[in-house]
Amino acid sequence: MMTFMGRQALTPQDLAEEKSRIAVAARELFEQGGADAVTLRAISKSLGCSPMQPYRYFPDGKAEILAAVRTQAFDRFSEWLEDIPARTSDDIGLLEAYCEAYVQFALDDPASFRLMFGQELSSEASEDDYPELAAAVARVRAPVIDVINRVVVTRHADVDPRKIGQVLWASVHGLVMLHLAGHLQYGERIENLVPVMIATLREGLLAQTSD
Amino acid sequence: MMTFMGRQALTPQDLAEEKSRIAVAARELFEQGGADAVTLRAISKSLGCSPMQPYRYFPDGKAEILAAVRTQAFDRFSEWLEDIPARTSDDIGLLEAYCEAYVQFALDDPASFRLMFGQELSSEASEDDYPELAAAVARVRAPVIDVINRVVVTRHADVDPRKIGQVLWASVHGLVMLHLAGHLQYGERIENLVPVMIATLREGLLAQTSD
DNA sequence: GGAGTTAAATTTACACTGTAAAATATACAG
DNA sequence: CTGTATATTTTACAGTGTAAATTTAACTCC
Repeated sequence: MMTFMGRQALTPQDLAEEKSRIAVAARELFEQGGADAVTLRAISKSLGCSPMQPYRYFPDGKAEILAAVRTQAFDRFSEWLEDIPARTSDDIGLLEAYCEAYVQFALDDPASFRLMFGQELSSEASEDDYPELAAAVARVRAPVIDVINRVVVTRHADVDPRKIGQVLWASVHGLVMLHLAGHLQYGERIENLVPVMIATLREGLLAQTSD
Repeated sequence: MMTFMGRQALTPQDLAEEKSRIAVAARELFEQGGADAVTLRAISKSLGCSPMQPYRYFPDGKAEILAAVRTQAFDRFSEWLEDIPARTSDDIGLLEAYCEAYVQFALDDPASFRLMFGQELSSEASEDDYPELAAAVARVRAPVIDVINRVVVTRHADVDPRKIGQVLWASVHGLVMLHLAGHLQYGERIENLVPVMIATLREGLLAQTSD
């Protein structure tokens, strides 16, 4: 048996913890100073290390760091959505709760929403290159898909559940995006628009059911 | 009368034309190479001038150039929407035509759409700082607001036209944003989702009318 | 033709960025 | 201590936006 000499390599746990710490530091910089404030030198300063330290944990450099930051944001969003109590008695009500929770998350934590869906990070990486990010994205969709499928099935709706799911998702998503981009008109507040949107979508969905 | 000596200043026309030329060069760079490709040095290379030349026409530097690029994009979008024939006989049909045109523009010219609504340009300027940009944004909204108002009035709909207008706008907008961000699931194509969304919104709107 | 004057344009320089490469420090086994 | 493998830092470089200094160009008057 050959005995290896030299310094002991980092534990995968330590490595994961440090990666998380780096991502958290990057997120804090984004929250307080926007995309321009997220620099390798600023991150390293927050952590008290040299600017090249993060490369030890993220070989791909800044792109991989940003992917980790976005992954954490998607995970927070998933936890937020998964916290909604699944009242099986009222599917429509549950669906409405999801829509409201979607908006509420964007209002409570707009920075995370911008990390997920706003393309403000210049060297933003494709989620195809980072499986963990892709998984976090998929995780967000799961509960929404579930409830929509249930509604469509129980109501015998005459629509493709996949398609109607995307349509509902997109509608609420678009409202939040316009809000965050400051494109809502008349000084209209998003809180006042959500009920109108929900009512319209609900009636539109029910109008397409056959029972 | 004191006669002024020295070199003649640039005509406002020449100035405007050169500004436009700079913005067009910046747009082309964005189209072919994304946000990272839009640099002062690349722009100046396209125009065959020095990197500081654009500052003569855009004193605020890159932010002002990007504002001009975005203004041009909003103007293209306005022209696209204004090209829709206003069939006064069928308001609902006109509204649907607007929705389809909205999506079609994003499919025909995704770069312009990303310039308008995607926040990928790092040093992107607030439209509050650039009146021309704000005007271009307002111009886009006008025709949509018009037709929605007409529909709501003629149908005696029991909804605030301003609110329902935002809701419809946001829905279609969200669908396009998800499409451009690559967040549509199941490989679903946006062309197949638009009819479902339009049907849902139309039924939802009609269900809220009182006559 | 020059001067003189003013605007236009370029050149230079600087503080940033991400990061490749080289140098250094650290922790272990014998 | 010596040797070795890993961790970390230091240095260096190309590229960014742009402020400041410089140069070039265009115009009027003598």
